[in-house]
Amino acid sequence: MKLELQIKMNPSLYLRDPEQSELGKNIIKHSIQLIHDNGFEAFTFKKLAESIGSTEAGVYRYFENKHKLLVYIISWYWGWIQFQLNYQTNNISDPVIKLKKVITLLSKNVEDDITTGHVDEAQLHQILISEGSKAFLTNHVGKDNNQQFFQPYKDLCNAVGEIILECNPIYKYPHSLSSTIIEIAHLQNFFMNHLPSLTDFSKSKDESEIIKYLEELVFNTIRD
Amino acid sequence: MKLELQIKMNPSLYLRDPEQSELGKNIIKHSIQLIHDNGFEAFTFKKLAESIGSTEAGVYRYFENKHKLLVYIISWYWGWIQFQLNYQTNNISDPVIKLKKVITLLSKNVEDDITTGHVDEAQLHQILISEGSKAFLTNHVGKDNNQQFFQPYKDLCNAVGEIILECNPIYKYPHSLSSTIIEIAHLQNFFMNHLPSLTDFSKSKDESEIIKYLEELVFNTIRD
DNA sequence: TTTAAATAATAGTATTACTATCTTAAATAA
DNA sequence: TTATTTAAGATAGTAATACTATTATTTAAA
Repeated sequence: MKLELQIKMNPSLYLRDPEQSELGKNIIKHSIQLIHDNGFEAFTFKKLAESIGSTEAGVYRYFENKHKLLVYIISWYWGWIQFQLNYQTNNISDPVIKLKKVITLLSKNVEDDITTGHVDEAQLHQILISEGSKAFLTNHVGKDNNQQFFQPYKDLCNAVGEIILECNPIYKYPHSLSSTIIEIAHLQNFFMNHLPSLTDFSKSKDESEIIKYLEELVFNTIRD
Repeated sequence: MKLELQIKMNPSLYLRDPEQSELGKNIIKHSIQLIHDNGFEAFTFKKLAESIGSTEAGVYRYFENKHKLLVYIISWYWGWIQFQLNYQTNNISDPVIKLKKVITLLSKNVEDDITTGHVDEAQLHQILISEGSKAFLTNHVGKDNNQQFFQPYKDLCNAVGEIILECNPIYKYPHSLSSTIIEIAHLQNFFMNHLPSLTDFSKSKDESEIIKYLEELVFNTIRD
């Protein structure tokens, strides 16, 4: 029997569930490819349709607009990361080791997960680094938030916050530190590769340097 | 005599220097207003021209496209912050106090500086929070960087890095910590106001909470 | 006073972000 | 088996966006 990982998605993000048809799966697969290759600004439903061999109208039957499609794939990614987190920290009792696993999971370049046929997690990780914050940096962030578009991100943030509190039950900023870890893991990766003088990892260009930096930052701030 | 603060800008950012004419100054002034009010995505040169009482073609004589205009006003902001930083830390010898000033300067809501007639720094600060990272999160970041578009940001990052090293000469990540302080000051402010569950400041919605969080983070990580 | 430069006014184009409609193909239910 | 719904493909069309180009008019410098 073949096991397939299914991430439960917020139905408000789509018009028709892309998991339920070949065209839908192709929309996800080729969106990830195109956004990864050319960036979100250059991404259009017309190019996507051409890449699939379908039509623009076909894509619009699944997603209202490209922003919701972006939020969809990003939500999917956070759902997948949450699953990885639960899986990797299962049966670990030491919260410090757990938190280190979190930092590594968020910072290290991801490998493609073969249990998810139409999603390339490695590309998705790169998309999160370059485009992730565009999901919420809009003037309709409030409306989107009311529709729970950012729930998977918040859930992850809460889960990491719990681990931080296990390390230090009286630490005052578990949620802020969570969102800081997530965002800085991505930002420092982006800077390392594109604006290296904003980091101290320019020589090695190695994510393990980001992990060391973040571990020092996090454990020094929560230890006292 | 009236003192006017002039920030030196990279000429590759514009076609005609907006500081040198009324129309140019109006372009800057109304751009800041419009981007602040409706966000960068909704901002167009046509709307800008209407708001000024000029024409689209008129705006295009100053800026090649709206991305360069965004980078221009963001660069201007970093130049202005750099000036504030030099001014405020002048004659202070204790690097810890200096670094605290930096954190406060980056985190606190800014007041309009009357020495800069056509620029509203308070609005510009809000733009930096919501749109700042869009300046570099593009697929042409490399080209932009080659043209020194991000020099003011890098200069600031270096200056803050110097202060960090004054606090602790053997700290290994002064640039990364600098860019972290800058970005997290903005991100936590955005989250506090729009996605409060990603922070621990939801009740007060007060920037001084962000300052406390950042100070704890920074001084704990550099002290040992 | 002449000349050059900046601006205003207008027009036009390719692309984007959609909406609408019609036909065909496939799946399902009676 | 036939009828019926449903998804997908094909095509057309629109308003807005992101520009470029041209000409006329005003303003300022030589």
